[in-house]
Amino acid sequence: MNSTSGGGEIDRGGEAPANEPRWLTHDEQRAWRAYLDANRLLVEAIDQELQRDAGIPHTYYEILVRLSEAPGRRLRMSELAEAATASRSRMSHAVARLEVMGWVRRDECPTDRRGQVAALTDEGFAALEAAAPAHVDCVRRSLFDQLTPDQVDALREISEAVVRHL
Amino acid sequence: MNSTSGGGEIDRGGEAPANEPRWLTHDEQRAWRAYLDANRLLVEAIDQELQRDAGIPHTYYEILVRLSEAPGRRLRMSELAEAATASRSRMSHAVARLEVMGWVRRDECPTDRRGQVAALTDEGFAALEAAAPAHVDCVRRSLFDQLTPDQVDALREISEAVVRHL
DNA sequence: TGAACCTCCTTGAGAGTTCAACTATTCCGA
DNA sequence: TCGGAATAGTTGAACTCTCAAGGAGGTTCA
Repeated sequence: MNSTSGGGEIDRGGEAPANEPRWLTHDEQRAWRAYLDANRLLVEAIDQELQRDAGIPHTYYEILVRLSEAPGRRLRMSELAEAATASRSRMSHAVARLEVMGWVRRDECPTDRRGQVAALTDEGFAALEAAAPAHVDCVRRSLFDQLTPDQVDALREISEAVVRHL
Repeated sequence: MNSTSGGGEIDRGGEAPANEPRWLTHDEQRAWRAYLDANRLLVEAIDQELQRDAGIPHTYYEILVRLSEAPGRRLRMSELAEAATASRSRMSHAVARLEVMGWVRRDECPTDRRGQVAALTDEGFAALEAAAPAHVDCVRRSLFDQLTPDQVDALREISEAVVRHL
């Protein structure tokens, strides 16, 4: 048994093919599997909490946060997409839904007639304010309460290394 | 601007409500946002590679790996779900699709007539073998090549702490 | 001016996940 | 052994994401 869930080799019963790719080491496999599990559980916990308390997935919550931080609480669709690390298509669908909820409004862009400006409504801001405490609490309990300050730093450095490369 | 994309507070302009929740510290916010971005990019890269090369998402790849590791390359649906950190519903849908592809077979369980046993077919095993090298390479390039051995250990410890709690 | 090209955003289809039933079977206590 | 509760797994609907396609508006350059 030396297959890795996603990162590792398959059990070939001792056979060693020519031109063997660089399989993961034992330590890397352990890290990879732990990471996959942690990630799944973390995302699941956070999504569930937000879905229950605010009726939106975490990705939508992030959109509201980015808008709340922008000057005038408004952002071009493409800028919003970039700020949230999302595709334009995803942003279109997401904003369409948030618009139906009354949390975001779509205005024409005054300087570029192709453009649209997404604006956080007062209702949207209120919803964000209402959802934030429970959400932060969930993030804290699920993640940061389990880590030492050094581990928080390490997590950031590891993440930044990955972002830098991709 | 001190909102956190999912972990942080909202800009209230200096107002300090009673019973303030434990917001994230500056360092925690940085770590959280970096983690979210890294995670999104990583999952996206890995899913794209597998979708292109094997025609399945990473979650399905993991199912094949778990089956390949099981004795006789077969596992009860519920055991498979647990091994892959997935819900039973998800496993039902996923195995249904893998069955259509001819990579997994579903047999009756001899000891429990409610049960089903998912078995990796020879075609499924071959597909896994074919997909593994490029996949491992993608994981390696996206993640482990960017990390020091100490960071790999740290990632595992952080992940295990999260899993332990959730 | 006009043609080619690029950018902004949307749309619809297809796929995977979740959630809430629902069926069938097994377990367990009176 | 009977009946209620728990367990195994499936199903369909709703939702989100991706991907490919497309419309509309800008930009460039001859």
